Amino acid sequence: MPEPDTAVFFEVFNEIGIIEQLSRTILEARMPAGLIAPHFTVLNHLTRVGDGQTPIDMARAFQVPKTSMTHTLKGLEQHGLIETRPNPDDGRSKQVWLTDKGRALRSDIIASLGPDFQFLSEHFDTAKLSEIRPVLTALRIFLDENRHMVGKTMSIETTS
Amino acid sequence: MPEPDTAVFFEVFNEIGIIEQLSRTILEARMPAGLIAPHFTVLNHLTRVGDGQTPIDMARAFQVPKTSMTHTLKGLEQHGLIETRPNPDDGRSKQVWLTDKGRALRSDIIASLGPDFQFLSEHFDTAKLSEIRPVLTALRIFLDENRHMVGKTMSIETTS
DNA sequence: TGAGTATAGTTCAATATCGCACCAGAATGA
DNA sequence: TCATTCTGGTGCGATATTGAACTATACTCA
Repeated sequence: MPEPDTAVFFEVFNEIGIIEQLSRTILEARMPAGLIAPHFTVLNHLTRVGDGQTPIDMARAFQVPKTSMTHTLKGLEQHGLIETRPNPDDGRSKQVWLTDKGRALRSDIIASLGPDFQFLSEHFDTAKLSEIRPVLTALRIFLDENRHMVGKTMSIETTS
Repeated sequence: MPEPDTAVFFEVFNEIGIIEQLSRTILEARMPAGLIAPHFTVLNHLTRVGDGQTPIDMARAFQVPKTSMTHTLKGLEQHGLIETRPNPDDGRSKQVWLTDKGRALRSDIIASLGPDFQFLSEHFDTAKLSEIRPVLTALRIFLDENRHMVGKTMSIETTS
């Protein structure tokens, strides 16, 4: 036990890793065959922050390499859930737009998660979750802003 | 906004997904080439709960499919970080043991994360993390125990 | 304005994840 | 005890993830 102070990070990251695994499985169980969590994440993001995002913006938002975003978008496009158009402001870039089918699918998935979340909220104190949410958000923002300060000056290639 | 009450799950899972991504990147930046987060997770688990676990036990502990565990263990064994021996109590099964090299690597990785966590703890209120940790633990346990209640009666194959 | 540099996106290859099918050994129960 | 069922583990194939290298466009600044 070298650092009593920093051990919390270890514990918290550990729990978060397992919760991520479990929650992803719940989500994917409600998604159509051929689509997985990252696809939903994109549909959801475009709905919330608005259409017309560029792939690189979304790669940064989710902290995934841009090659992963390329792959995810390809899958969404093949399923007719998004459309891409050239970015009028930048010839290198694309903009991503939801199709009606994409919007509908997002709604359907959220609706089908309703019973799951209903069950969860009946058996787990959602007030606790409301309490921790701001801390998680702060932690996410902090890690995001300082990702070049930890882990070896993280590879430039990773996202930018 | 269909369900005001269950939306917290959505938000919390969303934050957790991004934090998982970021923290995994930090960890992997401190790991030797050819090894990734799941390898560390196993080394750490074996150190904490003790040697001699079976692969299926660990697959359940981390909520990953058993085929994924097979793959992860294969990598660890090739690197000489673990050894597997037949389980004397069950002819179908194996037991997994840490080698000295495996123990040493875990220590080294944790040590090399020291400065990262040091930085984090200097700039982020660890008291907040201590506060949310029990809630995360409770959530993890709850999701784990009820994973057959949500997401379609999750595939039996997934882990068992 | 042109040379050098930076950035968005893709292709490619290596590895990871995971469902399916299968095998071998264990547990159950008539 | 032996037929049936269950369980731990692996091989395999399809898909996902990601770093490296590359192309095309944009930016910078002398």
